[in-house]
Amino acid sequence: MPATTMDQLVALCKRRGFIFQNADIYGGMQGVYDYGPLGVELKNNVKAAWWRAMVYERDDIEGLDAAILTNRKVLHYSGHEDTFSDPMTDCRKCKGRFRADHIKDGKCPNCGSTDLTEPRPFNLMFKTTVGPVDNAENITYLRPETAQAIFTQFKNVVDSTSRKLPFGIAQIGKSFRNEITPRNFIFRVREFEQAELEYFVEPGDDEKWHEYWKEERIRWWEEQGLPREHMNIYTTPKDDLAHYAKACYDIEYQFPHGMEELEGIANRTDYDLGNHTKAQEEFGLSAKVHANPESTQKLAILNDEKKKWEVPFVIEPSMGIDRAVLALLTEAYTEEDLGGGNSRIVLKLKKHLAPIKVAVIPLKKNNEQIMNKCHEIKQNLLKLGIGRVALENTGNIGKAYRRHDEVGTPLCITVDFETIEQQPETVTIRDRDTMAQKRVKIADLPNYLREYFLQK
RNA sequence: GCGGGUGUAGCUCAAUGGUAGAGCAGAAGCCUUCCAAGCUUAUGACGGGGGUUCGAUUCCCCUCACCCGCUCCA
Repeated sequence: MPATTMDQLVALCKRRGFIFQNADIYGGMQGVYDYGPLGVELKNNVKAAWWRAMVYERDDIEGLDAAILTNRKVLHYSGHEDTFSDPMTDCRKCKGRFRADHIKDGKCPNCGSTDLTEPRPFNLMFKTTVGPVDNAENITYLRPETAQAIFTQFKNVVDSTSRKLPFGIAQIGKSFRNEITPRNFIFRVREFEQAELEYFVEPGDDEKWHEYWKEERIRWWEEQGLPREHMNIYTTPKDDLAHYAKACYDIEYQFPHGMEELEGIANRTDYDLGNHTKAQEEFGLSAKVHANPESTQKLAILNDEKKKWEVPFVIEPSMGIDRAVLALLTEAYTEEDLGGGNSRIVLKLKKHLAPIKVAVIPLKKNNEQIMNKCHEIKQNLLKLGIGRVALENTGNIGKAYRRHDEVGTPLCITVDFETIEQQPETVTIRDRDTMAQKRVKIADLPNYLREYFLQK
């Protein structure tokens, strides 16, 4: 039973140090959140899982980590300067605000009134100036998506890695959008992190690869713990597509606030490379592009069979890391009735995502021998490289278990009097989901844990 | 940005035109035995600013943030 309200998640995230409101002590900052001690672990684990699936476990994808700041021309020729400043119109009667291109026949889509303001521009990109002189010459933007650097570095990656089609470039990083209304905790925020793959294919093969990546990405989400029945695949209607896309699937998830997008898988055609390449007229581009007299490079690949330079098509699976974190928390959040008026909250995260992998717990914290043994075990477990190992010293075993249930720690190792009084030395290992315990020799712990965390 | 709502310790809730009280959590300590036990101690809040008033957490205005709807889409 996943979390049913956003409030439950917000409360847990604050209480246990996953996610905080940014600038909390000054009243906050709308649509900006900070990841706390456990949040950063969870988020890093999500990113690592994506990177592993995209870059390490395939042989057709390279990684990239590009800058957030870039030459303004990138966002000019990408089309963002034009399309990310939506003209908006207000209805004076019902006070609604609508995109000007959504107004039909000069009537308010909400109340039908014709008493509308003139369209006014709303820039969705964060503008800034580069260099100490603050003038119009120096304007650029924080990137609204990570994708553009993949296109502008396309030739450098191809030249340095000898890639042939099909192949992809993967990137994880921050993007920024001046959302009109940030809302729903970390679902829609102004500073967010994306994991984007741009997968370059032969023109004509694009639809086949679009289907491939849809299936591949659904499978990945299932591996992270989202059941298929809590997801929905939404096919964007043609008139609702982003400016760059020919077709788009959304992988949606049943969030507490509704079925909403987790990841978009777009067929961006040859639009982006076509816009950024020089000598556009040589390639017979399929997308409508802006004339580009400024680019210095041909962003194309030689097709050996056809003896022809081609601009590849692009399939783009693009997910929001923050949304992934929210979905995984939603899905993992479980309240269990233990009977006798007792209940517990458990985060049933997959073990590779859990912020803390193992908690080492003393049965009594006022016993020096037990505490020393706990420290020793923790130091030894750290050497395994399985992730974060916590030493819990509340001195109350029940509280310690509940605390680690709430943050999703898969295993708790407890040092008790038997540990220090009997040979060979043993500890108990308690499973988060079943609460079952077993006794294991301390000497066997490394192998036991290594094996446990290797399994999916 | 518009309309509606909310804002008192980390959480849940209380009281009051005379500057706030509790439970739980957290911290320190006592306790030899496994799922939020008990006892002791210390700590902790009226979102922010302005006004009215002798005095504001309480009344008024502004602002900030969050929630619901419109809109946005990773």
